[in-house]
Amino acid sequence: MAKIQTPRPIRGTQDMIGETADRFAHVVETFERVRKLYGFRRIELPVFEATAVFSRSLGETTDVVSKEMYSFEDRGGDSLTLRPEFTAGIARAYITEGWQQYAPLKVATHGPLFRYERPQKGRYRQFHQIDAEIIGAAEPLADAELLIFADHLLKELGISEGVTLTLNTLGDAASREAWRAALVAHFDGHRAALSEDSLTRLEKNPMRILDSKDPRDQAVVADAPDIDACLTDEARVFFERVTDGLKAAGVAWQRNARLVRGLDYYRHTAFEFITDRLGAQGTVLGGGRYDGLIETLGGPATPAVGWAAGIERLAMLLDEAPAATLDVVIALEDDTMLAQALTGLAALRGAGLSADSVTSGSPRKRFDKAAKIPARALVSVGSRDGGLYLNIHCDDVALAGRIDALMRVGV
RNA sequence: GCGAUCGUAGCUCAGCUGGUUAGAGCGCUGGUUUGUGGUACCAGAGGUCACGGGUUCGAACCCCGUCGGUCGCCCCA
Repeated sequence: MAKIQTPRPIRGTQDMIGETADRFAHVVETFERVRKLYGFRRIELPVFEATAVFSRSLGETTDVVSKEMYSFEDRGGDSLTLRPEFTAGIARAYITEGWQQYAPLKVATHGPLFRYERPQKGRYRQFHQIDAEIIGAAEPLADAELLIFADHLLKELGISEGVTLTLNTLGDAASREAWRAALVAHFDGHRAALSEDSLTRLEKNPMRILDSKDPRDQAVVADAPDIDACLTDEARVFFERVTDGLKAAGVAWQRNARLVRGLDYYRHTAFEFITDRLGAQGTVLGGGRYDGLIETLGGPATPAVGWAAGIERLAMLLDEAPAATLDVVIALEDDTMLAQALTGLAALRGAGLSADSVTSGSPRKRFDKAAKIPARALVSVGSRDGGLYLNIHCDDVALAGRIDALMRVGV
């Protein structure tokens, strides 16, 4: 048979094993645990949707829709898209599945997302996020609770050191429009000082100039108007309520008056937990209030707020890999005792002890091989005078006794 | 789409200003101690030096191109 060339993995996808996979699983497990503490219900969603779900919600940012999404036609000629984010799909489900009946609805999910981008540190084409949303709650307490949840999660993961919550308000629709107009006027008056990239941003997405990395833009950005002057009284009060909630819960934060969202449906609270430990990808967890989104998708006007965080990025920030230590590892040193070893293995696992065995290769080498597998106890199974002979190496005397009893079941 | 950088056993890497049959550790396979042993000792298998051209008496090493990885720019829902 002709040897074929093994297909390569797709650019930007990952195959995880060992420490990388353990870190990933630890993030997901911690998220699942903490999310229950806050009463967020687990939801499951399709990985692909009608392209309109995303193109409609993303709207004006044509680059994102046309160049960054994995879209394709299915056999029926419908345009489908691999989800590039969770929020639009959740909003669609909220409308089409009648989830209004549960409002206000606190939901959480996690899974793969897809964006057609050039991979770099902490950025992949198939990547994974955890996600939490509160839909149908207009009050600032919802924003605060989501932030308290996020802060708690980062602390549980042990990565809150070196990660700071940066917070801003985009105000209500009126405040946002006023600020946008003030920014355009400011930047338009300083065209000569701006970089080429920012000149095109001025046409397409002027608020983005605020987070330009080009040093030429820094001076112009520095004395750009803050939103504070543009805020309506209602918007100002809303933001105060959010920060009051954070204060009461003991969550530290920093104001970043330059933090923006490109999409029109964002209102009020916008936030990012950022770090300088991930190179150019500084955002660990981000979100905000998107009161306009569900209406954009043809649903009733519905207030909503949420956040998402990259699992890979969180996993990279974990100080040490979660231990993958077994309770017991067995070295079968005499093949005539195979059946007894298997019986013992089943008894150990039935009693809730994690266990694995080394039963292949040269019998005399199995002990050394087993000794290299991290475990609390190392058990060699051999024979003496035709009968079972056990040798248990374990610092924990009580555990050793338990293992000895379980390994002799049925003898 | 653009830029920088890298590509040598399954893995992590050596390999001098270009000079014989390309090296180590780990892993894998086999053997040794007639042993209750904590990662031992010996041996073996495993390499189109990413791929394709070029320069040269001679290229893993120099030049060009292609592909791939990494990091950054753009973008960031």
